Amino acid sequence: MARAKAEPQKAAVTRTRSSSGLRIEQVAERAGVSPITVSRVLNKPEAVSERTKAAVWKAIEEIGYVPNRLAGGLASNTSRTVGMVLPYIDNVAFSERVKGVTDVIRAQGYTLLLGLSGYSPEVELEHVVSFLGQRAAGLILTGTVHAERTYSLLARSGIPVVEVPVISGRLIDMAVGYSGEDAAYAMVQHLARCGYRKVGLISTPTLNDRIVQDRRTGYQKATADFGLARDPSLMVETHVGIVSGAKAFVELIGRHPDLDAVFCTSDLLAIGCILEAQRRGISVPGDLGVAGYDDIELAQEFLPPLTTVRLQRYEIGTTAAKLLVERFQGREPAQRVVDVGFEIVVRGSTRKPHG
Amino acid sequence: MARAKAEPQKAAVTRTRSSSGLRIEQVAERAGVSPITVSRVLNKPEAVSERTKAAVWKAIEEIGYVPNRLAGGLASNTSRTVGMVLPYIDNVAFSERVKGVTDVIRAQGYTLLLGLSGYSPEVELEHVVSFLGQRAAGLILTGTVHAERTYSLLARSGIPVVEVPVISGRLIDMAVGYSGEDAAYAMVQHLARCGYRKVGLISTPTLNDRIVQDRRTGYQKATADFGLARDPSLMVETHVGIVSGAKAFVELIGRHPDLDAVFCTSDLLAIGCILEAQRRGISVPGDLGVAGYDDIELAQEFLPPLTTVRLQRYEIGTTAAKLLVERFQGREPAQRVVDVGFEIVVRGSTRKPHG
DNA sequence: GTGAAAGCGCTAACAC
DNA sequence: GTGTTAGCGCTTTCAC
Repeated sequence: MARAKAEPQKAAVTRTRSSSGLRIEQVAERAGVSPITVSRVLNKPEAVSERTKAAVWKAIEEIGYVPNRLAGGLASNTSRTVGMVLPYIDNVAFSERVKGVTDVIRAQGYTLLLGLSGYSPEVELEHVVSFLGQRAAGLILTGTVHAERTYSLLARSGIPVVEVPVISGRLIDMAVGYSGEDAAYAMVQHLARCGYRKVGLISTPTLNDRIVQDRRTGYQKATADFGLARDPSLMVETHVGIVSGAKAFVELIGRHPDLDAVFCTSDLLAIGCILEAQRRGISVPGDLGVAGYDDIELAQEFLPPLTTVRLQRYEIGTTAAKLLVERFQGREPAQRVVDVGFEIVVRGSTRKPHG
Repeated sequence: MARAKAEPQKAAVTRTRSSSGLRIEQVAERAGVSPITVSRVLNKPEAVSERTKAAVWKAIEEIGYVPNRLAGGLASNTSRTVGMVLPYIDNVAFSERVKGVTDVIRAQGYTLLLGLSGYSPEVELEHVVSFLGQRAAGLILTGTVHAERTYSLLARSGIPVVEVPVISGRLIDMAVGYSGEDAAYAMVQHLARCGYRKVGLISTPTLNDRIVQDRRTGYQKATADFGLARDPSLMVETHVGIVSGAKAFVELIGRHPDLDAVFCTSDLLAIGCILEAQRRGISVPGDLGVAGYDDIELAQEFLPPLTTVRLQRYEIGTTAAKLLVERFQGREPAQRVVDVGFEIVVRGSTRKPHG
């Protein structure tokens, strides 16, 4: 033979390392196309003809191909995941937010990486490092209290970040929520209108929880503006829960026997107060007005039904996720800070307002 | 020059593609070691000398290196993630399980991939495919109702899987939980001992929820064994919630005016029943016994306090995660199926048992 | 205890 | 609309 063409050495591509599945190459072979075409069918279907797409999908299903997202992510330097850090999860405010986020991102083919921080900025940072290492496409963080390194890392990475539900303070990138200060202010204003003069505040711990700090600020401003009693000992911090609420109420009423209303930054705390008041023969709302926060289902069913602050729990999640998705698609959202508002829900645990 | 050594072409390793960070190579250079040594410091620290380890850590911190988990995962064909599918999240049984899982896996450097299925085996399958594509190191699934392809995919992949909280039926690999049948049986037995003869069952939907199906079976067996009224119309299905519980009770008492007890497969349903009974002037536990399931915090604080089934919600999560971790470390757990049990908690919503 | 070479399976970039 | 080439950044394997 005169012309021995130097064939590129396609030699022995023996798979020496363990692999756990089919590769895009097998699909390509079966469909009679190149690997990149299979990749396009999976990631940019609009760039492929209908005929080819059909053939590739047929091959995918026949051999049961599952794409290796790690390889794809390495090549493209991003992954179809969204990282979310929550302080806790055992609370409807958080769990409905998760539901909102997953509902939106799942529809776009993204999955959720979830980390719990217990309000520790250091633990949050660990999760952020882990999410960045996994090349999450976007992040949803809680509150606006973060470690300095969290700020620098996120600034350097350039990935979209949404903070919830606080929309004030030093924001990283985008935010969805409402003003905790305005909400608390509005509720205390309502209590003032009902004629209550000495209003206690039972809140969850303010450490590293900006939204609760804001509520406290709103409470303080309102007590000043409406001429209510002002005294640091009217404010108590405790962990969330019915029993904690009852205990905090005992403490408060011990310190201030003439207390005539309590504003709690959680419905469960408020229900604890009411139960304790009832045990002591204090009538609600006559002798004592009680207001909660969250509007959980029990609030409306409880006797007396609870006056409370209603939040857009689910919408905070969906809106945050939608902001991220817009960025993933290369669009700039209409607004980087979305205020979903709140609502004062007046029920039977507070007296009728004057006039 | 006589001997021109052919130097390996270390030529122009220009980085043409966008990369978002520092690579292991930079750390290696700075620490004066090879990249593989840095990798060992991160993944097998026991195989590296203290001196080298210290130098490498110093370099890592100085330049702020964040490992690319996608690259590591591709090379090793696994990732430090655990995938978990839950039907819902707005429920303490689920949220405390999540807490248990994350507490254990975070300590081992793993992060959680979370998917919600709404009890749809098809949606669960989508999450499983996604988790496998991301080379999750292990999976935690809810219930034992899965799509056929879920079984085949998991069998092929060979990754450790834990099912919770059902420990009966066709198990994939490992399981942690308790017998829903025994729990329901025990509670109905208690109601029988209290002298109730016509016990209704209000449960959440049984479709694709094996644990609720088991509770129903336990109820049916117990009504038979203890000579209680047996009638399919004594069983009602509804979604979880206080309002749903009240509505279901209205339906039940309409059909059976002589009903003298209700067993609800959720405390919130039970509280809805009691509230509705109170509105109708039916005394609990005198005229009507009510039993719940879950032992949420409200159960003990409610008036009357609720007789209920206490579960190991948090422990189910930690135990499942521990089983996975053992497998990750190449060990075989002492038992593949762990029964964490349950407890009947007798309180004031049921009469005193005879004798 | 440490290093060199060779991929893991996919997609960006560019060509046609 | 489709294909070719060259990596993405790490870890495996094997050598010393």
